[in-house]
Amino acid sequence: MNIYDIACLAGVSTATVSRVLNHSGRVSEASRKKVEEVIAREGYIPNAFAHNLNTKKSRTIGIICPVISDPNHAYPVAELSKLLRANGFEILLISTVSNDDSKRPYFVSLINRQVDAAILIGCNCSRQEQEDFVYAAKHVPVFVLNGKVEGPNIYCTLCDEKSAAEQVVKKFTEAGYQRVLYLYDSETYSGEMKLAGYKEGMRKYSQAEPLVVQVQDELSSFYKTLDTVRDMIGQVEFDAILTADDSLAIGAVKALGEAGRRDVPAVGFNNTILSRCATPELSSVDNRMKQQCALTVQTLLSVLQGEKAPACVTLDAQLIERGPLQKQLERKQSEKNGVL
Amino acid sequence: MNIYDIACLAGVSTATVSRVLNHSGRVSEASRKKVEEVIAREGYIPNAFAHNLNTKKSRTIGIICPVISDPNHAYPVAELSKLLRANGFEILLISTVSNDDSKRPYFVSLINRQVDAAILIGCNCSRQEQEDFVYAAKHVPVFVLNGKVEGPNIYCTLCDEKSAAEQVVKKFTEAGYQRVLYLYDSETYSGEMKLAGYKEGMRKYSQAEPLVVQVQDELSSFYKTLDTVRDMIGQVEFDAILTADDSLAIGAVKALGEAGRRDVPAVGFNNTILSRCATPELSSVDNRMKQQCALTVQTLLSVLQGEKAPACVTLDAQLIERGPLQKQLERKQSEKNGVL
DNA sequence: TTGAAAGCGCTACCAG
DNA sequence: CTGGTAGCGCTTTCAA
Repeated sequence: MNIYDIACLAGVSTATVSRVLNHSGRVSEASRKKVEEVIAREGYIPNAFAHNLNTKKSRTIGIICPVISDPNHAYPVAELSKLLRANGFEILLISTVSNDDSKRPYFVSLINRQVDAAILIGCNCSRQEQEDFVYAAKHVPVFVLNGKVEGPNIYCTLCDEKSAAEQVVKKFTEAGYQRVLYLYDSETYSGEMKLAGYKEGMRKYSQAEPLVVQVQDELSSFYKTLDTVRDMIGQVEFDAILTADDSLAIGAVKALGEAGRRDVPAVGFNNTILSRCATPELSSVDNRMKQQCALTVQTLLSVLQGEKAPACVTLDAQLIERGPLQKQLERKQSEKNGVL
Repeated sequence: MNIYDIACLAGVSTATVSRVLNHSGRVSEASRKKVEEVIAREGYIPNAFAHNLNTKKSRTIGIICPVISDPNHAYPVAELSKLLRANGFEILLISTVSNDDSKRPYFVSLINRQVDAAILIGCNCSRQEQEDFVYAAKHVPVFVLNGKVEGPNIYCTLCDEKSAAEQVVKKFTEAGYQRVLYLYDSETYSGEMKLAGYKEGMRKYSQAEPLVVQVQDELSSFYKTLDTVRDMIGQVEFDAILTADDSLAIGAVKALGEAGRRDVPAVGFNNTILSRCATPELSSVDNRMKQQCALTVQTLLSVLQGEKAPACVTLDAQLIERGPLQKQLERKQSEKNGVL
């Protein structure tokens, strides 16, 4: 069943059917009624390929997302999906296997499929990645969520996680915690920013040296962190913990709990559901993913309409305080004052 | 840059370029080399639409998934994505807003986009849904993951969650727990099976009446469960909990913990990362999603190759015991024996 | 082994 | 307001 059949059955030309289908051009009420009736009766569904081949638009957005089973990635995909679909776009999803395989073949797939734009959930900072983005941007506008890449036709939305990390360290040190341990897993742009913020914070506010440990696991860094922190307790001195992601913080808090070290405050990142599920609840830095998604889609729509758009927008992050954090800080504070 | 340009630059016809591109037909080594060189040099990427328009195949699979931000849904999407991509398929993802909106428009989108097959992550049991599936299956083979719908060109893979739920109830009652509370949120096929299994288990093994509460929340049922169970403690008598999903169980365990009711065992479903993150760790029924995905893809490949495939495959579920469950059961058991 | 040419289903321009 | 028709970029006969 194609447009010829419909035209035939409705007693009009394919041009008229096309006009009805696309609400383009003027069609008499009579013709429209007739055509619509035939379409409904026959259950005709037009072929998007043929349409796209003509219009050179696919109304499809490619999303490249590292391992979508990670809730940190699934959330923005859900959000983007909702927003894009509301604007008439479909989504071609590429869930990459790891965070650092070359993006080139993924971009090629998307270009081959004629997506109108590509959105990336995060990015790493490699030279290779940068090149791949620039390459892709020659074919199609590229939007980066929670990551930064510079180049023509590349647009970024991110969150000032660097300052946020720095502020958490400041908060810790002001209460009297000096040896803040930083745990992270993957080496994304966002990850680098947090790490930089942590280091900056330590440099500015702490008398101790930065103490950084990378925990990485095929499965989920949660397990690895649990083991790592278990091993560290008693071996390495630290009195507060900041992690690049909630799942790490939860592993750490679990290990601390086992060892009876409830005095050690921990702050995670991304404010995921995990931080609420944990016992005790976890404080976490919210990277405002929802707003990032909204901004990205807004920018995307502008760009597709040929309007100018800012190459980079940065939002503020926000520390969400939960569980024992406040009490821990107060206690430490009063200890410190008592000692003085 | 299209196939004509390449043909021109390589000094051959478009037919030859096409043959090289698709590794179809015989091409002389010389022509092939020449064409490949030009393609590489020019960075030519063929237009999939034009290709698909001819072949009537898109090598694209549509996945309809209720709210992909839910880790229970994101996981199979990640898994399917990996497997399908390895077989040369791209993924058109539709993340629906809720679990029970009509699938019809989503199917239409997919058919319009000419997907080679549609995969659904779960399904509900409504009459409407059934009809939508049958409708879609007239255009394209439909595969249901963790759900069951019958009809021509519809293939299901699922897990015997009903028996699993029944077995958990049996386990509880054998240890001496009679008043098993069942908590669930969404009304999916899978959900109905678990509920049926729970009821069957209560009927067979318990002297108490079934005690079922539905907790449903826009956001995450975790919060709602937390509140619900908080309210129930002291009001309603129950001595063990089974929930349709880990997140519910975690909410329940949290509420129990607050009330000092550490004697009440809880078992969740789906064996998600949440069950490990919880403190204490949670026992959970594994629905073997990974295997379900593998089976689905296998079936899909068979069907696309025109082979016969079973309309429904069912796997066994498996209870993963963690945390205090074993101890709780033993204690109860010995209490019971003591009383006798 | 190769190329000419007829489509695939739809759009959009142009003439009426 | 309508219809004829030339493409969109690629595949696939069919002859050479």
